[in-house]
Amino acid sequence: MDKNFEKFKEILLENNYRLTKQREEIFKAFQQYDKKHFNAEQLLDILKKEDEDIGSATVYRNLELFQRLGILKQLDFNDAFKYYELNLIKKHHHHLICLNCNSIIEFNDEVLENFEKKIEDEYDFEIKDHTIKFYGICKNCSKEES
Amino acid sequence: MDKNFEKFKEILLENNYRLTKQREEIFKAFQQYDKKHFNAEQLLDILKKEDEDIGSATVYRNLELFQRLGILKQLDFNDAFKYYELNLIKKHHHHLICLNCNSIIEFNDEVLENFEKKIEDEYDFEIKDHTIKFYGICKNCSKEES
DNA sequence: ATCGATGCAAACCTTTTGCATGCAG
DNA sequence: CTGCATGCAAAAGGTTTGCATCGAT
Repeated sequence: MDKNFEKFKEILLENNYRLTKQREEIFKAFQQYDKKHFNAEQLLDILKKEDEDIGSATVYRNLELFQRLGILKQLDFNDAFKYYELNLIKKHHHHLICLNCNSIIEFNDEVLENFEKKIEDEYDFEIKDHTIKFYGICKNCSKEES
Repeated sequence: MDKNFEKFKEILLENNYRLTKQREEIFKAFQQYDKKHFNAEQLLDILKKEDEDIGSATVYRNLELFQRLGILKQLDFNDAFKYYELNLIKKHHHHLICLNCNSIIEFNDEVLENFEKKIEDEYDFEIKDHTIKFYGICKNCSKEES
């Protein structure tokens, strides 16, 4: 039924990592919440609220592990924290970050993929990944300001 | 003669900040070196080598200030450090980051600027700035690997 | 002479690590 | 049972801050 979870389990076991209660809970937290990106602190809060009080060292260690295994993707929003989002099924996407309310809107676009090829040829640089962020003022905030 | 420096001085004074020896030295370090981005530690090293031994608190405080005043631009390359580059004259540009040797190649392209307009319309989001990074393998590293 | 800027050291804050204990396979 | 995973507390590591002193205006 839950394909993501099956995939998660599979990746762990294939790489000889154990499926522990803590790893399960961390993964489920990413699946359950609307909010798409968490840092370690936010994740610890969520887990605590669900009476899954997991040590912070465990959370940090597993966020790092999950990222290495491709289960999570690490994001960076220019603050002090490392953020992570689920990476199992999501389409490649990017972020619009509101400078006023800090909300984050996801978008994706194919034009960019073509652009990538151009860069590869021009600079003889083999692109493996990219990060694209637009900073600005979102719809809601521009209404409030006016 | 030195338009950048004049501009720098102007910005400080306009905003009622004092032109100190330390601020001058920090600014000059950004102007003098080929390497385009520094973090605080690298900057402190450079200053020390030039017998301009400035306290690290001063460097951190001024990097932050210069960024607020638009003299520097803060960059983020997904490591523990904050990087800064001069922002007074440079054309808008982006970065190719080699995953192997960590070298950073700058590029700029106009296609992207058009793409931006499309995003603005589609998402009703007023773009103020953007950050675009491509991660991959640079020319030199792909030679060595083969 | 005044008040912002500096330098030192201590504090901060997120993340990492060492080590004894626990538990998945 | 074995050895990887966890949890605690301590350490690390970059950055920030308090406070006395310095120096730009």
